[in-house]
Amino acid sequence: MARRPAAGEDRRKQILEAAFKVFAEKGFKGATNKNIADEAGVTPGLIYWYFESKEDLFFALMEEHLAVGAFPLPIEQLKAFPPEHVLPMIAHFGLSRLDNQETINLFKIFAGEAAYSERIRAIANKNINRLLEPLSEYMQAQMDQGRLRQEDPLLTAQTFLAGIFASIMRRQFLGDPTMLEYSADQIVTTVVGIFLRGTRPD
Amino acid sequence: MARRPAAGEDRRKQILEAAFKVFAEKGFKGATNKNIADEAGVTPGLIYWYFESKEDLFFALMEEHLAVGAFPLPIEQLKAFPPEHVLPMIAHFGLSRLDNQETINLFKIFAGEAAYSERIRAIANKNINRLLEPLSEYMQAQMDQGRLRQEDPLLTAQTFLAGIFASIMRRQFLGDPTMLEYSADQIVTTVVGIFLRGTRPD
Amino acid sequence: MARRPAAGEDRRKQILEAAFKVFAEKGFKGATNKNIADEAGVTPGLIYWYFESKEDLFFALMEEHLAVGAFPLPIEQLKAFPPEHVLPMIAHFGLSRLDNQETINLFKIFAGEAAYSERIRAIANKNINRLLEPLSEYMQAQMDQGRLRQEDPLLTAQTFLAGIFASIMRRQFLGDPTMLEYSADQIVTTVVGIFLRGTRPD
Amino acid sequence: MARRPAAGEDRRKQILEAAFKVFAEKGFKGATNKNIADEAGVTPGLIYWYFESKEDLFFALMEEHLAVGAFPLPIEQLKAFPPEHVLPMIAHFGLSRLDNQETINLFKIFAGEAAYSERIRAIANKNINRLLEPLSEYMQAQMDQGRLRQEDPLLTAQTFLAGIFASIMRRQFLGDPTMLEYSADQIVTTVVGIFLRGTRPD
DNA sequence: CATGAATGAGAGTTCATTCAT
DNA sequence: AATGAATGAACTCTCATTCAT
Repeated sequence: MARRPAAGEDRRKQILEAAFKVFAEKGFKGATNKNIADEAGVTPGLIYWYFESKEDLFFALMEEHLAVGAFPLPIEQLKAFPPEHVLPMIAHFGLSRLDNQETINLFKIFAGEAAYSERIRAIANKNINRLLEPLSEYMQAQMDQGRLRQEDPLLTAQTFLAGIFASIMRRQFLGDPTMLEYSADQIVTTVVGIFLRGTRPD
Repeated sequence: MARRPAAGEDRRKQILEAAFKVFAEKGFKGATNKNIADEAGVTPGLIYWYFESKEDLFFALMEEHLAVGAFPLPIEQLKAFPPEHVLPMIAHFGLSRLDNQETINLFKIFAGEAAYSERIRAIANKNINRLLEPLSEYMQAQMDQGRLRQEDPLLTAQTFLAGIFASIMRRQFLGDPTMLEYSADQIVTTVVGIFLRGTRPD
Repeated sequence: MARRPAAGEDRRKQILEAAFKVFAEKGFKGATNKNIADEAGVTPGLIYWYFESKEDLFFALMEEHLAVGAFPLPIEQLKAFPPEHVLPMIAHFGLSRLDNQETINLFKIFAGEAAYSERIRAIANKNINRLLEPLSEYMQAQMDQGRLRQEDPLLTAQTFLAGIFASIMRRQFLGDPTMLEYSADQIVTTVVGIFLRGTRPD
Repeated sequence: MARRPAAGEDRRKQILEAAFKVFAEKGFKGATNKNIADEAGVTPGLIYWYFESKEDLFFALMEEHLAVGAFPLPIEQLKAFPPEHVLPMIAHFGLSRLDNQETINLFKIFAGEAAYSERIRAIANKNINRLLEPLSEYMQAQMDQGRLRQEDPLLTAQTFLAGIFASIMRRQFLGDPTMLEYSADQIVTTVVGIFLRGTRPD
């Protein structure tokens, strides 16, 4: 903290990173500009050179971090492969991807603010749909090819993700000790197993 | 302003109810004692007649509301009935029970504070387990009777609840419009259907 | 605390006594009506049945306690006796009289409020003079009889009392440990000794 | 209101001075941050830029003022001179030194808080001893040289100071009008006279 | 760019006082 | 007489924000 920055360092980025950390720890209201400034090694006043307000900083943060959050799986190409191969992969990918501090922090911030901010909810929904829609499209394609039962593809996709997501949430966000006893493999095997059998065509 | 209350008015309850509403709307930090007092039709000072502090009020609230939240299904008696009958019932029951403002508010408060308060997380985990454990017990019993595949019963129960819960959350908490297009019946049919087929013994 | 009083108990007195104790411990500002009420075993509201305000209670207290504080020595009769007999007696009397909790409490209250209240200062001065004037009169009489040097009798009396009083103050009010090592006898002997020799006629 | 300060204005000192004045007038509890801020010409919030709390400000004040209060007489060198010369000097010095507003204010603050604060009493005792100990040492030296009667030197020193101090207190702190009729010279002459004769070796 | 100092609005809390019962 | 409940004013303290330097 309070270190002198090397010349040319990007203060804006420094502040954003500090804010990210502090918001995740204390929430928007719980974090003070001083907390953030201390973490960034600058003074609170400087925040106002780069951002209009605390709120502005907060949403700048959201945009930064969510720009990266686009669904990274090439769904179009995956359509050729059967759910038995694709879904475990996605599950593992999700489980490992969400297992890092940055994502947890992002999720914490969302959870903390979504309840009170329409704007945050809108961003959350947009991002959930960025995940659900391609997956739903994949499900649809599999149904069309007779590899999955005919069901509502969106509900199907959501059911799949919910099973994975619930485990992550209880492990990472709620820190429930009983959930930490399971290995990622065990979770994926069970959850994906139920899903695959449950959506197998008759 | 300075009205004297009619006899029999339970101010403590009034304050608790007002606090519940305001905390759900704005979160613990976002809610001010004045907000709560205004909502309750009293003065902020009166809060301190009934509660030691804002925090005390908050946790008194939690206790009040969670005392009621015990799992209401007579699991022991349900063990005799097969999953095909029991699980849709539980799903419907859960869906209808959680589809009211009170529960949503409670959830909002939890979501808003869990990220920053170990104490809230502990309460949340305890309550989740109050739901999961009996259900897990039911699953175990069904597995023993050969009505369900042998799987980890806790993960199985969690997977079931996650499917239902995800829908509720997206409808009620995130207010996603696409999720509101589905009827409760449709959600239950799809989610429970996948689960039942997915856990049927070979 | 909070005990039920026997019927006929004098609540007013109860409150006054409680207030005396609490004011001495915490000062006028530091004491709350609730503190006093608790100590008296009544509710704060009742104070207003017997007193107009906290301030009124405070001054009622002062009057009660100071009414008793009149100089108790029959100066007129003492005039016949020489300082060598009278002054040690007065010193011992003062030292022992001021060595009880009530007097200490009274002094604490005075010290605490005199700085900020003209009214308290006036009471204090009146009481000091109730002590000094008869003593001064005695000194004058002794000077007239040639038993003491001719000096200003008031300054003489004050000098005498100051020596005694300083010891008491440091022991009882300031609680200085070095002062507690001396016995009352030692203090009286030394202080009165100096005074007597110092005021002996040539 | 919102004036920006001219460069070089030392706000911390301004606040300390204002606090000194206000605390002396109203006591610690009686003084509000607003009182102090108004007196200093700043806003109450600024106090917290320079001090951690009202209490912190109070004790910072004490330290500031007491640092200066060290006994200023070169006792070692005075030992060569007889009490007849030294004591009147000390008395005059004390009388004039304590006869200013700053010292009176300091004394008021002490008197007002000592009754209720162990910490203040400790400071008070330390400062009294800073005065008494060197004087006691001087007395001892004089007794050793046969210039004063053999008595307990600390009690002797205290008796001397008490005579002077009582006058000051009644004049400055209690504002007793009868005491204001005496000149400083008259007081010194009488009190020191009694003391010197009273401690003269036989 | 960056800071330290300053503001002002408002937060949680306390408490003397009031008053219906 | 006595209480419990209620008020409202004031208090200490925090903090987003501003701005001269």
